[in-house]
Amino acid sequence: MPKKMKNRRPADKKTRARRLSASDRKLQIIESAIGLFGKDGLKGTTTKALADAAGVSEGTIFKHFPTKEAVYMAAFEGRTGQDTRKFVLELEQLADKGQDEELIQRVVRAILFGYGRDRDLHRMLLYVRLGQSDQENQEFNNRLDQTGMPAFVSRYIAVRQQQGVFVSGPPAILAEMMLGLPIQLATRSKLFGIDLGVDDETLVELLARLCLNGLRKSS
Amino acid sequence: MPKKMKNRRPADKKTRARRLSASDRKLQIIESAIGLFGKDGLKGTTTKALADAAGVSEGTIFKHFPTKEAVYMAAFEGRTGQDTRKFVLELEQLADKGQDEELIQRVVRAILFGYGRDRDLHRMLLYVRLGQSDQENQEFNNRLDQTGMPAFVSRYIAVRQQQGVFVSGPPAILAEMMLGLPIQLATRSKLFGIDLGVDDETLVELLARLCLNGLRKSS
DNA sequence: ATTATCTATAGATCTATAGATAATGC
DNA sequence: ATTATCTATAGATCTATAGATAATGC
Repeated sequence: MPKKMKNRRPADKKTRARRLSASDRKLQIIESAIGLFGKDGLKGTTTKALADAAGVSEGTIFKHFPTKEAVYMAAFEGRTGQDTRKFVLELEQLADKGQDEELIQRVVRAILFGYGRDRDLHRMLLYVRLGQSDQENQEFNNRLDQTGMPAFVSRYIAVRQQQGVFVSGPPAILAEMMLGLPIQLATRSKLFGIDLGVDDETLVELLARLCLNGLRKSS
Repeated sequence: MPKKMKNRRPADKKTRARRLSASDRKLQIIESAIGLFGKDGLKGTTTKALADAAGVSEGTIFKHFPTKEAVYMAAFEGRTGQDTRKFVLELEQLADKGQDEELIQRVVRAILFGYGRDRDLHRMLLYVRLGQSDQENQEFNNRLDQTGMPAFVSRYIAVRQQQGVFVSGPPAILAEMMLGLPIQLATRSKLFGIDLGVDDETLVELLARLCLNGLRKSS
């Protein structure tokens, strides 16, 4: 390990951060914090690192948040399940028209690309999952299930079952599976950086096909 | 947060740990460390906690390992992919007899129960994944793929494809999916403690059915 | 004059080491 | 006599606070 540099050049004199309104600064701190928490987790991220990433002093961090945990919480709360609402509406329409293939492909693609785009956030969510108690995870899950994707997919599967198109089984569990499969692949590929050896669009097609094949009654 | 107890009773006088051979002590430290690393990760686990869990002093920890990271590494190396070898041999036989259903159920069951049994270890592996660079994750994965489940499942799928039973597509990716689905459900249910609302055996059946259905050509 | 920022530092850990103490096996 | 353990502590962080300094808007 490299010893800490003792004779730091006085050259990099601390330039005072541009003055922002309290609420803007909070948002900016949170935004840059997600990158750090996503990379190293709560315990692995120091308040010094948070300060540097935000371009302010440690004192400023604590002016806006009482503790490091508060930054963590704010980062995690602030970015949980935002704009799924509109997306679900689009999916409803495809569902009505019975376009299973197209619908599933969209869901899968959204997951895969979402994990790629918001890598830091999703890595942080994994850290949050690992850091929470089982009880907290359960509650967190109930909150996510309330609205959003899992509920929609569950309803969709139930309808297709009644129409005799999909296999039987508890819709909620089948939805877990239909979402879980792309999530797992996205986690490995996008969050852990494991090269699966195929490009994203091919992966989407393969995932969608496997899901749909699995859900459809084999005639 | 509770203030640190100042007046600790002299009652709980440190009882000197039973003397073990160096190699036994190392193993015992590793074993108890997995629980801590699995719960709180590398950064969230202090050397004091490692010492307490092993029932020795901090000095003793450092007598056996040069750094905390060394304990982490040893814990993670020591328990990676051990007895899959025999299990794979059993599976080979089922594969030869063309018993797809039975084979997939066994694989799924092994994953689900394995995650339940070795919860700490698998939680720790998740922490390791998150803490590693993409490059390190790739190397780690290549090492795991060399032997063991992924390679076997990949071969098995390739054979069934040639026999015209399974859908087309890169066997390695299809294997990722067939293993990834149960892994994702096991992660949520066993590692995060999310209640999926079905018992394990039902879950195994549902997972196996979806996998097999997904892989088989729909006639 | 109010609000945001920085500087300096206290106090609490946390990792790691050195040297003392106790147990084991020859 | 050798090996394992413990005690005490140094030095390095790390979190959080108090008070000084600078920018903004009235």
